[in-house]
Amino acid sequence: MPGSKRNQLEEKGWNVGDAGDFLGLSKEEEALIELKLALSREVAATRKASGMTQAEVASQIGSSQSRVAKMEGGDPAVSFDLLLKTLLKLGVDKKAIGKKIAAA
Amino acid sequence: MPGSKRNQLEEKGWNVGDAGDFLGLSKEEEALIELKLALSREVAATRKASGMTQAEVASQIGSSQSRVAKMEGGDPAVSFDLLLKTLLKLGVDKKAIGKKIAAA
DNA sequence: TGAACAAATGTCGAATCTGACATATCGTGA
DNA sequence: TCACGATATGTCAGATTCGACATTTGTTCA
Repeated sequence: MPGSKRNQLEEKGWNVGDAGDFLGLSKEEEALIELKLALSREVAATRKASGMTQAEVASQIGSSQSRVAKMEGGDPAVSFDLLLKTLLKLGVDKKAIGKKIAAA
Repeated sequence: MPGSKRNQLEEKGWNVGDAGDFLGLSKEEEALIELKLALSREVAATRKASGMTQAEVASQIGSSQSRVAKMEGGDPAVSFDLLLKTLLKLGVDKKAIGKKIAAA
């Protein structure tokens, strides 16, 4: 992983490996982050395609605008549970979610 | 959803809809549970295929035997985050996970 | 410019999930 | 039957994530 990408992730708050590990993420850590970011992008893309604001999505899923912003921004303190719950409520079906994950 | 299936889920601790909602889960609630159960089964299947015990898996992923049992048993108080982290550490790749989700 | 709306960021107490541990139950070979 | 290894269940304090709210940072348009 290039240092530039690493820095982008660390700036976002991702805990990239143990302290002192300057050589990169383990394969699984990297895959987990990629998966989460893929779902984040899917939330943003789905919302924009439907013409809704973050506040409207928040109301639809029973959450708040700030949390939707964190979801879309790839905040590490957002769970897969919340991302999946959100996508399903926005009408994205399991098949589409699975494809995104497989391709991430 | 047949009452028998509902009861099975409720016995496992799933909060199946609001109190007084006897007509079934919303599509999204149902999909979310199906997704989680699909990953639960995948953890169990992967472990068994590799011939490991739950305690060995627990040690490999930095958790405990009881939590692995809960994962495999489909305990609702197990997060997608933990299930996905576990599958990746067991060597299941994103593509395989995505396929399971798409087919769930 | 500056109002007005959308999105991003930071914080907080409450709710949820965690690993760990104790214990119970199951399966199976002696 | 009994012992023993594997799995299931229950509980708890600590960690993580939650929705909510306040505030800041764009962006657009009159």
